[in-house]
Amino acid sequence: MPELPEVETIKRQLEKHIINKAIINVYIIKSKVIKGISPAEFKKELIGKKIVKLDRRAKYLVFTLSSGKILLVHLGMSGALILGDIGQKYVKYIITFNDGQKLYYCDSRMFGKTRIVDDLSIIGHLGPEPLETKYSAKEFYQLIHSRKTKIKNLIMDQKLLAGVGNIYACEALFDAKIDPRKPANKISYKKAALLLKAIREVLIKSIKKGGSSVDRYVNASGEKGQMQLHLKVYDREGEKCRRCSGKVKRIVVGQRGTYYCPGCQK
DNA sequence: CGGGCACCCTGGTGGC
DNA sequence: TGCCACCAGGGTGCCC
Repeated sequence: MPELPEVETIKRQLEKHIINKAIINVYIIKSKVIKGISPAEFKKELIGKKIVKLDRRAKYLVFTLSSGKILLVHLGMSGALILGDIGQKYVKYIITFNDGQKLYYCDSRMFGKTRIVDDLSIIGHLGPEPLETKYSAKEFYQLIHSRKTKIKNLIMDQKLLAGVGNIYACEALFDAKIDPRKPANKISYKKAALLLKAIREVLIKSIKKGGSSVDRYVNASGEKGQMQLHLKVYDREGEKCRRCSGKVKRIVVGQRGTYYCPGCQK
């Protein structure tokens, strides 16, 4: 499931290949993934336009078009954007560029959403980017110290911190040795600073490894990431803790499968 | 504010 | 082997 590192990986790859290329065709197979606009309108907004800029905001891809409008894509849990025809399954729409490249949007579960928007107000509720260096431990502590909710729910709340999903929340909490169920207001400043550092480090490491392919995530070339090989708790139920002699346990926190080590996360 | 839950959706899986 | 109920899961919205 694409989280910040996976979306960042796709962004960096696409950026190299589609900037300033004109869109010459859009073929829609399943318009359900395109929200708030008819298939005909969607085509009209894209054909003849160039993608002048590509950004990532949280788990969103933000394609700025030469018209000034924005193609906004959220991959949901099974969405993929793949360049080139490599026999993809679950294709929902295809964008063709003037140099012959084709960009395939694939999504088996169709939780992803594609929109054309005038501005970013639709994602204006998102919290700060965890990798934004201006974002300080002090601000992070201020955010969490008065909240009673479980720390894992908090760091996955996109309104409070943008881009962290289930995998990296579990991993960062393991690295910071914090029980995912711990009430946020019971975490000291020191621990909070440690947690923010852990979040940043795990996100950066994952970007370096090209993201985690625990489900069926693939990058813009249709290839898997490598980060799943380095995960310490996620999807390792019953396996040995890589830090203590304990065993990784799976519990449910906030209706989400949560992996942690009871031996060393307190 | 916080917790719980339903919904969106479908491939994969576990149980019978 | 075959069928089917059920689950996963990011985001959003609603209710208490």
